[in-house]
Amino acid sequence: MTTARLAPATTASALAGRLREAIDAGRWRPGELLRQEQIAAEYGVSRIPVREALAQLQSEGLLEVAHYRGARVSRPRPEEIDELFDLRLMIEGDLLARALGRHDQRSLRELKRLQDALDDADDRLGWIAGDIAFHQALYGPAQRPRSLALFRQLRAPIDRFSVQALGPRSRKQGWADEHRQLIAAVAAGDAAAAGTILEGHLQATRAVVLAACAGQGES
Amino acid sequence: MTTARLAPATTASALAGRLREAIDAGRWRPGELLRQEQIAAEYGVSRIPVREALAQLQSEGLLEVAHYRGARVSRPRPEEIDELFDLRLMIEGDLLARALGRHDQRSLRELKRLQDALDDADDRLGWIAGDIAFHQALYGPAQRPRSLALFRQLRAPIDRFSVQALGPRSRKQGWADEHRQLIAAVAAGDAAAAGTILEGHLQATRAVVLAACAGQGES
DNA sequence: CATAGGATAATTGTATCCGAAATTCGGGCA
DNA sequence: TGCCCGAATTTCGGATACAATTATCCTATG
Repeated sequence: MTTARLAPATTASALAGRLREAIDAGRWRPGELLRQEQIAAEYGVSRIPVREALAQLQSEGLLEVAHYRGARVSRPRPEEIDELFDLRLMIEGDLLARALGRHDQRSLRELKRLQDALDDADDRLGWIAGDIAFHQALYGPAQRPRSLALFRQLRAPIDRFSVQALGPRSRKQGWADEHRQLIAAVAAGDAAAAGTILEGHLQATRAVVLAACAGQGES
Repeated sequence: MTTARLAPATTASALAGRLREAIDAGRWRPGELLRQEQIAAEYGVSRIPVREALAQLQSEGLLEVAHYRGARVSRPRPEEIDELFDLRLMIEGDLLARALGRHDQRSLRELKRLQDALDDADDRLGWIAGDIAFHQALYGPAQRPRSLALFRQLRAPIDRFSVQALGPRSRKQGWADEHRQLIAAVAAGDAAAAGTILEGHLQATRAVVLAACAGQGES
């Protein structure tokens, strides 16, 4: 029950989703140009929906588009990554605190179910999607639509690097442990513990992402 | 030195700016449909840039767009307005704190200049633009591009209501006083005072905007 | 008389085509 | 040999034309 695809989604929005996955998967290196014509041919559509999808991804911060000069995958500087995590700490901390008293048996079961699904996720992209779903369910009871949208927005430019951290010597288990600790703290209604765990969770992720970002090379 | 219009701006982005102003000015009532054809004719362009501008404004939260069903001015519920102000308090507070030690003679002079210009602003839209410029200059030294972008994004859905508060019995003077107090606190390097003044500034604005939003009527 | 059904009109989404800007490549010149 | 300048090519932004979807209104029927 992520976002119930009731609307069949227009070509442009569907394409935006496919492109987001492709970027997360490393289909284009940061700085590499995304040719409208090429994408249009690849997905069998015209350039119009391609342009709209690119504009969407630009507004999400995944692409940098220059006038008449094409779109390229953004290469966030480490300071920007740092800033994004600072913002996430603020906003997600607030969301978690507000959600805490509003969780019930049902929402807690849902959290456990999502985490179990996350353990079974085999491909990296599926894991990212599942992680987003988990955190959305965690923050959902706060009833803060704008903050939740911001949470998604702040993750978008980051997830591309998180994917790389899901390799062989994965942090997957560590993240899973922290998720379960979060569930326990929420179930116990322990705000302080939940906040501390979330902060540790995000700080650990920050380190991993910064490393992946730095290892990305220059050119 | 707001955002130096070096790029001549594409038709779509220029149109997005015009439409944003038009929405702030109340050209469309909340809930009212924005017809692509009509806008295209009105501004003498085709529907393509209109669509891109509408998508942009949607991503800014000013419009709600449904597939094949048109775009309409969003009518934020009071709880959402409240949420937006809570987020602004967090983010702008953080920005101000980080900017505090980095202001110098030049940036302070610039702030005074911007505030003087604000006093002379006669039309309401110009005042909003000037207020945004002032706060951008206030937060600029923090060197936090993402947070600054968020600041703009969080204001966008709100400013439409602030404009209404600039009427006859205006809060303009109160805002100007608070701005000058902010400058003084920043010049003195008094973080606590600056934070307090900013919070009061935003809380006062919140009350005004909530009133304007409520007075908007239902249908 | 109210309501369900369908034809028609209005509006959005997408494809194709054209002009504009930029990159690239080749030639002239110091 | 190296640099600068200009034309051809590539690619992008916008306009026009067509297809898909939704809204409206009229009619027929209970």
